[in-house]
Amino acid sequence: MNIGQASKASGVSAKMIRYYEQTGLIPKADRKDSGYRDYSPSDVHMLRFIRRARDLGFSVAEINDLLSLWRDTSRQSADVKRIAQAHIAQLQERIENLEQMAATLSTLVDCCAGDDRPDCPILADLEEPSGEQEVPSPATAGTGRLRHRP
Amino acid sequence: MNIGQASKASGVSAKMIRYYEQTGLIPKADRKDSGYRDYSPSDVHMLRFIRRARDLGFSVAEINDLLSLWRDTSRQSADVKRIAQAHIAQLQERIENLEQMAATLSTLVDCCAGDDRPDCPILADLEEPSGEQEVPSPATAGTGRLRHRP
DNA sequence: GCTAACCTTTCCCATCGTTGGAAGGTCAAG
DNA sequence: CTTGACCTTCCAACGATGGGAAAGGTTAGC
Repeated sequence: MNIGQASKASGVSAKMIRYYEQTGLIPKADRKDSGYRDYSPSDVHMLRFIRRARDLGFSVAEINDLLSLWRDTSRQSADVKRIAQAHIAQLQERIENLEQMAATLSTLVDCCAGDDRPDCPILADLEEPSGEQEVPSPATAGTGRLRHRP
Repeated sequence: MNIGQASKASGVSAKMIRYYEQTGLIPKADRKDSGYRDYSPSDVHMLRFIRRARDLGFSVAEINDLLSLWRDTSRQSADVKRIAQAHIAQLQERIENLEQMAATLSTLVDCCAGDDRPDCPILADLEEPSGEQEVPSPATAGTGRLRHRP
């Protein structure tokens, strides 16, 4: 099975499959005489595992942990549960940060007349934060300051 | 005022101040004879504006828009309101994605005994997604697939 | 067998916001 | 004058992904 077919079958782009191999997340694929990478159905299986975990928001590092457990037939259910729970906590922390941001912005928007007047309460608040409805701490604020993808 | 003092006063790291200048988000700073950048209180004011907007989750591109409006004394309150509202919508979309992820994971965790048995429902679900409690679409899933900072 | 269309390979570059370091110049206190 | 804290520029890295070039492999139709 060529990389393109494995890609379609797994939902992971060919680029990313090579990247995952390069960074050691997945083992080096077999090669055909032509030099083409050759994938088995079980490779595709693993790729779909990765894809699904990415969709659930796991980082590649976390997926590495999950894959070790997945491959380890003597793994303990408790280990997986622990990883998943930690991830849920992470997700909820991020959700709270985002909700805090949205709440602050909503407050500002509600105060904003939205008319033609040049004095806008939103800008005023950005200049001088009012009710110290401040986003958490500078440290944890970084966690909430997410990348925006255009 | 040196860059270090401006940094402390604004909460923006010196590195980032230089970066913002380099990318044109803020104008080039005045220089002292020594070549050191020289900041005025109003520069610090602008930096704090930026810092606060970052904390509220605005991207640098969005901050650019806000800064233009901020500097433009004939700006319309409505413009700012529109940007803020769009941003709130963005935040809420991301929150929903994260909540969907957390819900799926919670379901899995609840099904997981967490004992020593090696058959873990979480891993099983990652292998073969069950109830199609699938995270949105591949396209929008990208929006939810956020960067993790270690 | 030839050609066109498509696939794969490796390699490099870009993104976004941020941090780190190296090599060297400046400043203020001792 | 020396020392240490600061500043300068430049270069690289992170994580996950996409884009593209140049070169070679595979396959279908003629």
